[in-house]
Amino acid sequence: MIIPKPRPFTAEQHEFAKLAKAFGHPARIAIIEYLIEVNTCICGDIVDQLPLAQSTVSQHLKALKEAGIIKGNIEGNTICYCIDEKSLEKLNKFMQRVSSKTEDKKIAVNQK
Amino acid sequence: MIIPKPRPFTAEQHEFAKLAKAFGHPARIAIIEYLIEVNTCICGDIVDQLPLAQSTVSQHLKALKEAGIIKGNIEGNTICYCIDEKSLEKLNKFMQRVSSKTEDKKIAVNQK
DNA sequence: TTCCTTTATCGTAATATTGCAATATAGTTT
DNA sequence: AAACTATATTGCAATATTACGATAAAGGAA
Repeated sequence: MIIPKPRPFTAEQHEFAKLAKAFGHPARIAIIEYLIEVNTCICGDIVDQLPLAQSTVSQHLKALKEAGIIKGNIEGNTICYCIDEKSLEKLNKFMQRVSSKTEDKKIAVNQK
Repeated sequence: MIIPKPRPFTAEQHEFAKLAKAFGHPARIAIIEYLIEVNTCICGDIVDQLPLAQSTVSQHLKALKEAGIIKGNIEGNTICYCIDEKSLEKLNKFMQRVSSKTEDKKIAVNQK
């Protein structure tokens, strides 16, 4: 009897892993929180906010941009960063789905 | 004029980074989704579900356990894993807060 | 006891991440 | 043009992650 090989991970699993991974560092959480607070700001402001070198901050910004969590608009000399709401929405919905399902189970168990 | 050194990251930022990081790999997303689906299961079931070696799955389970996302109960020979709802709840609330704040901003901008 | 099953851990290799200083790039100002 | 500002990239070291096979540990079955 042949046991079917399990499928590799789904595109969805990869997608949410990528989004979550971008949140997986305190510096990037701090950047996201700051951007939410100020709505929009230039890169230099973020560098001033964090206890990290400019090059390191730039790397974290790149990671967030590649995950689709932030967007950067070039404005002359500077770059104006802001949150990409769509990705946050997506991750939020995923977390909600996951969290609500465990809630359902908990209720079901209690009603037994 | 002395510019104050920015504070290191907050405990909250570390906490959510740790939780998010645990979600930051498709295998771990798959494990979480499977555990939600079946509610509870022994470790071997998870190994069968994933295209990964037993030792690798064990590592991922350890990571999830250390992040507080799953719990493992020893039952004789086997270990019964399940989701720790509290941590999911926490991460969900965080994402909701973050996501709703960008929503607010969007509305505020539109009303200008 | 001996064998089997289940899970964790160890050792190791490959790769990725994090952080920084130094440098490059590109726009701005003078 | 030269000097300055803002950001990205490069090079590099330290560390972490991912994956696997081999092995250990601990319980159950024969």
